[in-house]
Amino acid sequence: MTETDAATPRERYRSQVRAEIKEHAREQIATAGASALSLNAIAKRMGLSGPALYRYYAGRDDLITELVIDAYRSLADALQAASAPGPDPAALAHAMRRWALDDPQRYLLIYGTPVPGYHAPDHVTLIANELMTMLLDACSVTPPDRPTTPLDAHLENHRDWAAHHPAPPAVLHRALSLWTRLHGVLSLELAGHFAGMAFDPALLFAAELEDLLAD
Amino acid sequence: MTETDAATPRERYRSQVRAEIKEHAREQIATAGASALSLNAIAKRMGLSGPALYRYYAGRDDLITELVIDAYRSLADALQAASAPGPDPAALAHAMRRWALDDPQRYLLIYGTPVPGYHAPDHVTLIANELMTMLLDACSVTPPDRPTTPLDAHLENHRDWAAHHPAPPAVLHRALSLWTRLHGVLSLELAGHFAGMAFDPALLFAAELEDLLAD
DNA sequence: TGCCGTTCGTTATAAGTTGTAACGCCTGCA
DNA sequence: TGCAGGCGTTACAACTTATAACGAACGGCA
Repeated sequence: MTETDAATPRERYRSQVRAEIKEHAREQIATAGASALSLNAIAKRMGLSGPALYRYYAGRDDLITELVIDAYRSLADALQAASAPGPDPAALAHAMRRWALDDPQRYLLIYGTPVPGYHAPDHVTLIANELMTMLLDACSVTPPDRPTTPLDAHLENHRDWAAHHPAPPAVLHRALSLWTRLHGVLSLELAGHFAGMAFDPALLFAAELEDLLAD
Repeated sequence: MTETDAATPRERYRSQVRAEIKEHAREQIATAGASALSLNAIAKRMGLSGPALYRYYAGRDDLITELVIDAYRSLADALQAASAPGPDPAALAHAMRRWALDDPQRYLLIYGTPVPGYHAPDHVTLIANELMTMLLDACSVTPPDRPTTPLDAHLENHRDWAAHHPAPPAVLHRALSLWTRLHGVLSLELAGHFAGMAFDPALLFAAELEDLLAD
């Protein structure tokens, strides 16, 4: 998935084992969450002893980091595919929602509670920028038609994160709202905080989206 | 804080030690997150040996559960205080934001990524209902004046979670939006996803709130 | 005042975890 | 065919949560 098939047999074998390790890690995370990831358990399931894994990953953090990068890459691909027919904020939002519900722990791996000490490597911020660009592209069609808000004025002077993008402040505003509303519904839903409430989160999601695009 | 001062000296001593354990746990969580909570470390800092703590808490989960309940209680109190002058959704929202920023890990303890296997005890759902009631009370003033949405219609038939509350569907809708928008901005902010973006999340938060109350 | 039981804190132990070190095999390259 | 490097192993260290068993201290009660 990430490693290209290499020239030498050794490297090919190595990347194959790395992929297999990640596969086991993914399914373990999907069922028990990232905090329950155990290198020992993965090793046992692969029929080899604990320390063997350290030939392939420097440690737990290294493995998780690569899973995070894979998750980002997968999300970026999904959103890219959704934007293929043309930029459309609603299509983008629904694609992201589908992607999250398809594997909740993978979503939480990216947007869930972070480990306080952990700092993301550059790869991650690069893909995050890519996601932001797609979001801005989608929000650039049908730009909002409403009076300037205080946030718009603020974003006029604090748009470093979109310096490369020609979108006007109102579009930046809309992109941020889309992102946070999406995440607001999604993360509470995935965390089970709607559990006993018996309403359909998809409709709340749709309502938030429609309200955003109605301006 | 939670235990009442008891009759016998033994019980008084016991509740005092329990409180001291929680105090250490709280500050440990505040700096390193809930996943890094170590009973051994707490014991050492209190000058006693590891297994001694098991006289006071059945285990790690038991301690965390009590911290979660305390956090809910603290949040409920903060929102109660904010609602004292009279129901006001904006005041409630800002109180919740202040409470979260005051101790991010405490907020994440409640609304962060949950452990897949874990199931909250009844106390928690009771306080959660209390929070929901305050939210509905606040949203009941200045009810939204807008045409009925599909979500409104859906909530008409799926309002078990607000069965005891007389609020109309549009108010339920607004309460849900307030909650999810609040959490959307807050959790991304606390997770550091706005890190390199250099805009002020407080203004985004204010804009989301104003948009919600403008209808 | 003295006794006696409950509770507390201890050490020892079990079963985990991550991660390092040292050793041998086996592969694949020259 | 030889040999160097990668690979997997066992052994070990330093952690963690959690239980068991023992001794001491404390408090209620006669």
